[in-house]
Amino acid sequence: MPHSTKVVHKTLRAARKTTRRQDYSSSTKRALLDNATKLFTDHGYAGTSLDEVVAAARVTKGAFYHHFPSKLALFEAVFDRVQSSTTSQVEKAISASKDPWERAQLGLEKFLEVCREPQFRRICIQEGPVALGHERWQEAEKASTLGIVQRTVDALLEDLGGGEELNEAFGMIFYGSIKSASEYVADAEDPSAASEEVQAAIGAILAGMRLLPTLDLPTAPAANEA
Amino acid sequence: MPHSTKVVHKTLRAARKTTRRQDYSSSTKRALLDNATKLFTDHGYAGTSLDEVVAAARVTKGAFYHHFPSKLALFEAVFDRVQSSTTSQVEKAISASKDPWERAQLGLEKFLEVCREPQFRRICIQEGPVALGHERWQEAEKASTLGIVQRTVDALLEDLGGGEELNEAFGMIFYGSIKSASEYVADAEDPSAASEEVQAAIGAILAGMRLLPTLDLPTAPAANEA
DNA sequence: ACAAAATACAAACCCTCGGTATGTGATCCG
DNA sequence: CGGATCACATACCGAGGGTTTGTATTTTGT
Repeated sequence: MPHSTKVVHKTLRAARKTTRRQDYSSSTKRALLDNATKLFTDHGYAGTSLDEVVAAARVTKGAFYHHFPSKLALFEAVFDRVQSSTTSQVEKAISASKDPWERAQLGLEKFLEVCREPQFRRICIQEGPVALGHERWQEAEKASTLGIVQRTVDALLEDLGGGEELNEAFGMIFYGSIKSASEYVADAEDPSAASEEVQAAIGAILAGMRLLPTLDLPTAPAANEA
Repeated sequence: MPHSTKVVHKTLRAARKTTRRQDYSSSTKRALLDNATKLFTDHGYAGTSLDEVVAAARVTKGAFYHHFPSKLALFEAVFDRVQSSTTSQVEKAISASKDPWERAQLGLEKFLEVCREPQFRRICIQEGPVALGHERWQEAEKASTLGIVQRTVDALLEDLGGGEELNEAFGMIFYGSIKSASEYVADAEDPSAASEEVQAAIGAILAGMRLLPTLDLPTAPAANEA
């Protein structure tokens, strides 16, 4: 019965949903990604050779170039994975509250925590812009970390009232603050204490902003005098 | 009179203070530095080959390796020059006032202006940490830009009163703010307007901080409840 | 003034590393 | 079961950083 055999085949394929070859393939691809993530984190993009990556993954360059078109593409894949992982963690932490101020605090706290692991800082913050180019990197950031910060800040500013012309500037400012702060925390002898300091400092900044009568042009009402 | 000849020689040397050879040497060295600065700014460290640098300076690799021990050393020299140039410009702008708040504003304004030229951002901010390594880069920053920001912030916080345990955190936060803000300004379609926005936003933050009764632990009095 | 030493390069070569071209055994499909 | 395809392995190429060696010019010692 050739017909029944065919059906059985189909059923089995449908049940397993993957063939042995695909298993092997995705396994080696993951091995490449995992080892590359570690090596890129430890030695940077330029400091990591493909030979090291394929050796760590126990395959050859042939295998690598079967899965990735270039070293840069490998980095891009690693970058995307680390970034989306970090982003989703922060996003999840933020979602625990509805109050914009509390969301900001939760997000900051989580971000500082995540950044203690060097992966995100090294790959997404330090190497990213240089390896991918400023253009491509900013695009990715705008869709993840910068995006989160901007939306969070927008909510804060809306809660404060006033115009929106400074929203983008405030977003970039807090985005930079948080990036720098994460390095300060990660490099500190006592990261927990440093994290508390940073949260207190940013908390103070936010508390001060809540005391302002208005956000529109608080100083230097015009620049037509110099 | 061989003796008098010697004296003449000495006198001439002392008068000119440089020999012809030193003139040639420093000239080619400057050519290398200048062209490298431009190339590094345009294509980054890894994206610039030594062949391109020496071709632009119209010398050979032999000449280059006579003046610099490595490509990295060349970058380091370029880095130091750009950084100290920027630093001194900001420092000079700051020195125009004695009021800490005004000094902060002057420094920010000057920094944003200087960063519109891509040299400092590309070489000192983007490529620096990757090419030189985080360690060496942070050391240099601590002695220049970060140092200026920290001293400025210290003065602000002292003016506000309160303890000093958050000084370093505040310093890092504003340092990051300013770095990000400078990119926002430089990448903006209308840099002047963006600069105004940034100054207004940071002005608002500082204004808010002046309204705070105290800076010590403004929110989250303790972390022993979670 | 003249030889020796040092300087400021130039030219040719080497080695690592990203990328490519080609070969091959295992797997899938009809 | 036989061709097609996939998932690699191997051998090789060129670009680029770095080294070695050679050389013309200048400086120095006497």
